[in-house]
Amino acid sequence: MKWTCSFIFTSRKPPADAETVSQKLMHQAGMIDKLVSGVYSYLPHGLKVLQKVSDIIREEMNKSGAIEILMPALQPASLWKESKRYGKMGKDMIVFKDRHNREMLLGPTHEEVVSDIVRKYVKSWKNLPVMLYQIQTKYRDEIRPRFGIIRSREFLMKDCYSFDRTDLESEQSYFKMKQAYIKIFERCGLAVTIQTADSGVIGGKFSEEFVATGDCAELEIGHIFKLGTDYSEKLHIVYVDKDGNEKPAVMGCYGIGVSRIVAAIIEGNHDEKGIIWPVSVAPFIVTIIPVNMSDSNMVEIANKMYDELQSARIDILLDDREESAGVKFADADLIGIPYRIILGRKLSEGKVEILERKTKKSHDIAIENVKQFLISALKNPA
RNA sequence: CGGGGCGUGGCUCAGCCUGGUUUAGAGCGCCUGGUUCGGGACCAGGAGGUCGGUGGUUCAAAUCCACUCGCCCCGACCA
Repeated sequence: MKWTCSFIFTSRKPPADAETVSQKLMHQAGMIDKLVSGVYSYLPHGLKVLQKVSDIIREEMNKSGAIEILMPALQPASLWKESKRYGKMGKDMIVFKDRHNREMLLGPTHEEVVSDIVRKYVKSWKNLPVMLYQIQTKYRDEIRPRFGIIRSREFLMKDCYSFDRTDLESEQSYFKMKQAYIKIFERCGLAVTIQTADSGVIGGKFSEEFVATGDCAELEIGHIFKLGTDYSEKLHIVYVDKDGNEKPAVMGCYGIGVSRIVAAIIEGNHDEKGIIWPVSVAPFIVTIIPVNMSDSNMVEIANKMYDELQSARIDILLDDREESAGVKFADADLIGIPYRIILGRKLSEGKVEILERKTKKSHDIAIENVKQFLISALKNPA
């Protein structure tokens, strides 16, 4: 991406109404835009981070045997009455009537819907176990949205549901998910602690939450539950076992706040200049900064290097704006791009400077070796 | 929902207490021209707000009063 063709707007100052680091930096870096309290748009490179996090989650979910589906945000209230959870969510649930005067709601979670799907199709012990997941937008009319994206009223969540035949099998599913979660957070560069938690409205027998260890007190970024047969009994999710008897499926559910992960990563990876993205989720891996856009030779080399790295599938941002070097450096720091290639004073010697955002280590590299340097650096990122 | 704070050009804010030289300011950003070109450059010129909204008090309201809308922070709840 070339900056002049992009839609990136940074600002020097954080918005006056932001308190939390991630909230300030996401605004300043131009990743998100607030529409109303607790509701945000993702701007291009904010979306890219969200997508990279989603991809990591998707990969690890698939590896653990979960199968991706996509369920609707719009749900009938009747299903929630059936599961006896209709009143439990209280005002967090956005309920309204459609034109036929039927009570509808915007899904704050999907146990009911996924259960409805499973009970329709799963009939035999041969169909189990199964784990279904989705990455989808949730709606919760939070009492108090806060900390920007960390607690919002509309947010992206990965939710997975396991259906097993026995408690032992369910334990195994739970364990698989727990391992997948550990892997996901590790790949996102997040340090987490796992603690047993109150199951709250979701209910069930046992739950553990994954809490990011950052500056911000919030997050909780993941929560896994052993649900037992509670939902199965209320919603009649049953299968016929080998012995010919109908039995309730044993359920588990596993959530990750995808948008919240993005904020948590920033909370744990930043300095006074801005965000320090781990390579795994950075909106761009490399930025090329020609310090003087009126130097046509420099611009030409920058463009060639951009093409070369682009074709090597390195996610790159060429800062081709007519701005001073200082502005470009400050923006690169703010946005948090892991590697910065500076075309400047050493260009006459055929060299460029490559600076690592995280370690602040600088390397003078011959132009022809840039691609190789980056490829090997990315294999083993700092 | 309870408690606290705040709404003035795109952004950050001053002015409000002690209404009237304010034709409403500053910095940043933006536009034009020029000079710069390795850490948010400089010079010159320019565009842009009726002060969240409504009602009231007054000869006079951004400034006082009432109501209202919105935003942020603390608390109870959640990924």
